[in-house]
Amino acid sequence: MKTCAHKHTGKKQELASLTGRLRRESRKITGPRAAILEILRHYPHPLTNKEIFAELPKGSCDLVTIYRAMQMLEKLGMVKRFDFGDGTARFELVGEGDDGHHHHLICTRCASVVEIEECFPEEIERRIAIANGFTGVTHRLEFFGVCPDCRK
Amino acid sequence: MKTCAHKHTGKKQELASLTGRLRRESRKITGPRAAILEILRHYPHPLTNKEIFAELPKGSCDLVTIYRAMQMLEKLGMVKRFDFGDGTARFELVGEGDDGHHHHLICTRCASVVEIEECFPEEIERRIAIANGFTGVTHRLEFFGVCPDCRK
DNA sequence: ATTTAAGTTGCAAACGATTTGCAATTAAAC
DNA sequence: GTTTAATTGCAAATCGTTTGCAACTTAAAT
Ligand SMILES: [Mn+2]
Ligand SMILES: [Mn+2]
Ligand SMILES: [Zn+2]
Ligand SMILES: [Zn+2]
Repeated sequence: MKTCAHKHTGKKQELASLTGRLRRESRKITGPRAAILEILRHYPHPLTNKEIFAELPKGSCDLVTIYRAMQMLEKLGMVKRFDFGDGTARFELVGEGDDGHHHHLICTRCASVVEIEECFPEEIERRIAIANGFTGVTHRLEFFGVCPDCRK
Repeated sequence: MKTCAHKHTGKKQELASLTGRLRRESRKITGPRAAILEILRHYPHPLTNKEIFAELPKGSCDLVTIYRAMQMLEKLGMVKRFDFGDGTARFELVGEGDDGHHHHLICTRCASVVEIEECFPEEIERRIAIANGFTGVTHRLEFFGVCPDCRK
């Protein structure tokens, strides 16, 4: 039933492996970038740019630099962008070779996030693609509900 | 396999039925509102506020009025808001009694939209909810791919 | 038909997230 | 150390959306 190849049980990526990926793309390892990667490495859930900014030692880098870093990391496939529908992008580090495709369950009261292993069933997606003549079909999917804590 | 109660085969709603719903909520039937509903009534797909604005006889109503109208219609459950991940809200008229829950297949090249009958399987969603102690779980789901026309 | 009170509108301004221009700075290669 | 391309910070611009407010309607009450 698990159709996502994504593993949430994987260990944190080494910082060296991350900087290596950058170097290979002739991107510079700067203070701000190392700091950003360090934050992402330690968080299991998608973070907004503002959240990353808040975690960073204050004054260590501008918010705009984070926006630019995330754009670049996304283009290199090192982070995956998620959209929880609140108008703010969230980013999660992606392992080498992984495309990062997976989903979340979000509490509509406290915004807590649970990583979900399940994915939309492949056969159904395939059927939808064929029925409409579409190719390269994928999906964006997030779950919403009330978490145990908020269910007072 | 169809778990969505939503029917895309339903006929257009009568304008009278729509204005009736407004009246019941002590909302006024104004020129701009009638015009907006008239547009929505004739479109089978989600429309952005700007698209509605463009369809409207120019000068007949301000863009802000459309924003306010959609907020109000959403609150009354008369339209459903959709998010295609491009940072712009889209709205679709919802039938009486229907909650409007359904999904779309969107072409990433030309942005054409196909209404989808399939929904995320209930048993799996139920399992996700239970496994994490969440209640009232629902989902947001959209499909993306390349349509037949764009597959040059 | 006139009055009235609540609901609505347009316009300008405010917003929040994200992007862009540009000159000053810096990492990495020579 | 010099050179060069990449990066940064800061200010300003964009874009979708919301808000304040005074003028204006709709629909109900006289
Ligand atoms: Mn995740
Ligand atoms: Mn639809
Ligand atoms: Zn999936
Ligand atoms: Zn569904």
